[in-house]
Amino acid sequence: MVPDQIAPGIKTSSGPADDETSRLSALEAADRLFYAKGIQGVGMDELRTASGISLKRLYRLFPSKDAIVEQVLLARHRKWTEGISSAVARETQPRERLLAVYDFLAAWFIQEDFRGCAFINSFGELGGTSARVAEIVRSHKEDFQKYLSTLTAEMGAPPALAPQLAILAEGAQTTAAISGNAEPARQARAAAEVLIGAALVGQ
Amino acid sequence: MVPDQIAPGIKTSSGPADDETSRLSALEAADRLFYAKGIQGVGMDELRTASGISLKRLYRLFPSKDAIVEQVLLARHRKWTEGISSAVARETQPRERLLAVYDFLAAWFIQEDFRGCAFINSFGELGGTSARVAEIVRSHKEDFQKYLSTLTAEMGAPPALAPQLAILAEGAQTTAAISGNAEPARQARAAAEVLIGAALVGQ
DNA sequence: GAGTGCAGAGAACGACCGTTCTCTGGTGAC
DNA sequence: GTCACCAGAGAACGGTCGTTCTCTGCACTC
Repeated sequence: MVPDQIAPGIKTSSGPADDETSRLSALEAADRLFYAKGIQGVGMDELRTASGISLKRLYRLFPSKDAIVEQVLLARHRKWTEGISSAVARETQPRERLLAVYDFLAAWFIQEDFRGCAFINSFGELGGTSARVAEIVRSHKEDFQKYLSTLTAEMGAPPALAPQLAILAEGAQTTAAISGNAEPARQARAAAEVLIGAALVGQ
Repeated sequence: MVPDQIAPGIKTSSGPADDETSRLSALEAADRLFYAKGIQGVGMDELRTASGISLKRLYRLFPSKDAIVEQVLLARHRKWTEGISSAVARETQPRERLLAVYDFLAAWFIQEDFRGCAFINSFGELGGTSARVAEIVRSHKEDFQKYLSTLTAEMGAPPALAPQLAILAEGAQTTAAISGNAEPARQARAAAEVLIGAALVGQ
């Protein structure tokens, strides 16, 4: 428990938003705007209006727009990881746990604001000019590959299966985004079932 | 044969570059720069320097940067279509013709300047703000899906196979771009072989 | 109540964007 | 040679970007 006692000049929780709350509001608004319009398509002024946080405060909370971009991507990575893990955790059979990934995608694709994978989008926009963005995206995708590897290993499938399943997931995301259709999630799942079946033959 | 005769004021082919030549040079330079640095990452001034074509001339050849972007994407679409078709045409067996798509990807991925699919990248950058870009990208991907459908139909495979193979190709492109590794082409090909085999069972 | 400090609003700043305009130099016609 | 024209170079323009600064008003201290 954090004591309610405060030092002079420090706002209580009933006063104006504290820094942590503002940070989260700013990142949430930035994430929504960046995802919808691209990173370069959103100015700091628009972020100020959308978040209700003054420019002065934004620049006290973050040193630059680049830093906001970085934090938004890192937060998205955590959210993605949690979403996938909890969808997988609902299943007990190794095969069903793996397929839960595609059901998670299906649920995501039908959301109204779905516009593909934010990491792929950011890489397309800034991967060629921002080493930091490229690195975050690469690391995010590497993480996903490793996660799928643990899931395939649980099943006793050969290691070659995981990258194939990852490629299906990536392809489903871009195809669904561009076509505006959620069907690729089901198509990828059906393909994954075939690949899993083939990988487990003779076991 | 076009007669060598010229009207007054029209340059011969031995003089300064004619409009068609300049158009092609401009589009080539724009394509290279846009692909490497993103569309918004390249200014008209940089395009002028890279192409050696004055701003005045660029704006006589194209009404706006948006028009250049559009023409670059349409030219890339033609080049992609030709590249895929000619790779496929080198094979005679329906199955090999289909797999040639992934060999084409493999050859592309190892090129030094490879940075993923320009259409996926453009969609990530501008799909949310430019209806025209979104439409061109969607139409490009739709074309690819249809092409795969004709190839799977040649083989007598059920229609559900084509979207799965397309998803593999899309996933391979993004995965290879982000990881900086050409391996996804081979992984996608191996997965495609399994899916094709499964689709043809009992035929 | 007077003074102090800090927060927000938004103007200002330099840099760059896409686009247009001006200037200049060279080339062709006669 | 003289003149008209046109292309290129790059300055200029209005707008927007990320970032900083100024001003104002309020809340707190003593």
